[in-house]
Amino acid sequence: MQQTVRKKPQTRIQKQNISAILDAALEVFSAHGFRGSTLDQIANEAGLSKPNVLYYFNGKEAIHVALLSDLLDTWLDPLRAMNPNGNARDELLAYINRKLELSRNFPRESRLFANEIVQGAPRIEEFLKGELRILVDEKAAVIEQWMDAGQIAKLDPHHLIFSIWALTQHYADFEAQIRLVRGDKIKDSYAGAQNFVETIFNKILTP
Amino acid sequence: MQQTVRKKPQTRIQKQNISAILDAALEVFSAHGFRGSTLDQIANEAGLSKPNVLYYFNGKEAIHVALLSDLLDTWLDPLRAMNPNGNARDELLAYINRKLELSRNFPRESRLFANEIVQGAPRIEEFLKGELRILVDEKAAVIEQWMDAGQIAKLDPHHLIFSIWALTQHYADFEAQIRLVRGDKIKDSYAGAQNFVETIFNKILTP
DNA sequence: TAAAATTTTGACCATCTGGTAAATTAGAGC
DNA sequence: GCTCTAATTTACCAGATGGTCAAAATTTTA
Repeated sequence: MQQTVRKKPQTRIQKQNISAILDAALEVFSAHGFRGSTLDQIANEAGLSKPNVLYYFNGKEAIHVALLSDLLDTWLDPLRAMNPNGNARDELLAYINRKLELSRNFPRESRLFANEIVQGAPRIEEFLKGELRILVDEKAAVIEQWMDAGQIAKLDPHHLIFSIWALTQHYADFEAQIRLVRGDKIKDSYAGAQNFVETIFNKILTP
Repeated sequence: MQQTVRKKPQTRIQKQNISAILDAALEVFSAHGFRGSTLDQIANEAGLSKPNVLYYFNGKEAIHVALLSDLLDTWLDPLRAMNPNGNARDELLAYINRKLELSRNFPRESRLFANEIVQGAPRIEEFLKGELRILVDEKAAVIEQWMDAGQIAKLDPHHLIFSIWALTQHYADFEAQIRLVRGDKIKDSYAGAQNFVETIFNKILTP
């Protein structure tokens, strides 16, 4: 037996193929959702045959799980990195920039996540109401302290976090809409985005 | 022949079944996306047999198209209703509130739309780069005039519109995330939303 | 280089799914 | 009630899709 959960990612050929499969799966799943994707598409994109793909993963679901696990692990990092002892405005703006960078550099991962959530988050429910919730509550408390200390404007800290998610992820998740509405008038969706987002959050946070 | 495009939505039983099918399809498509939904699910939800559903619509695609057509038609209304001759801040805040109401009252429609766009908007490309784009450009010009007249802060008008979409739709499209992260601590996702969104846009628009 | 282990393939399945056709039943108008 | 149309069901089908298995090919190891 091989598959998914292995102690050591042994051979060079295994490492290479598993990574090819995961990359292909990310491409396909993020563009069509779980049910909209087929093993044939993934195999094709990875340059392997379907049975060969199934030699490395126990099934379609297993590939999806592997992808999400990898993703969720790093998805919390930007928020986690917010330092309670730092300056409120600096920390929040730095967090916003990290999130925006994530959207810019990993739009497929963002859309994979978005697909899951729009469809009710059936496969990541535990993550959302577990790890994420704990972290969010913790950081919301920090933000609230900053507000109480008068460092930034008083707002609902949870809604503030949600608004950061909404605005930063929008550029990755709804990229198709932005691209089509803006047409050729824009080269890079993120061109004005950083400047805009930073500007408005500066205003929002000012007491 | 019957089907989709008919002059008169004739009989009482037709009206009733077509509307039942569309409602069922909205429920199913918005929760699983186009490819993730099956005719059996829709038929079941509508309380009809699959062949019976196909008696009223030419196919799965036709149901989806009918649903989107209905939706797109009304989706522009809130933006269209923005009056160029009105007061800038009042008009924008009213628009924001209309969008938020739409998310609150028609979350399934919002998610149907979101599903489409996250997956690259293959079926509504023409709408996005046609009607929507024209309207957006027109309203962006209006907003720019308001800015030039000093009524509101100077910002990129297109990004401002995108930010309104992002924030208002977030509450419908990512409802699962908000619900799970907030847990039982919140009854209604929209409870604090309106207040929060109105507050921050007031700040954003202040010169 | 020969044996052992790993990787890949080709040929298949079973199931699901969108869709069809003919026969049956229910309704409306007279 | 009778006739004509509308609505519904039953029994299918063809293709797609996730997955299996044993044999063949390739790589690694001794």
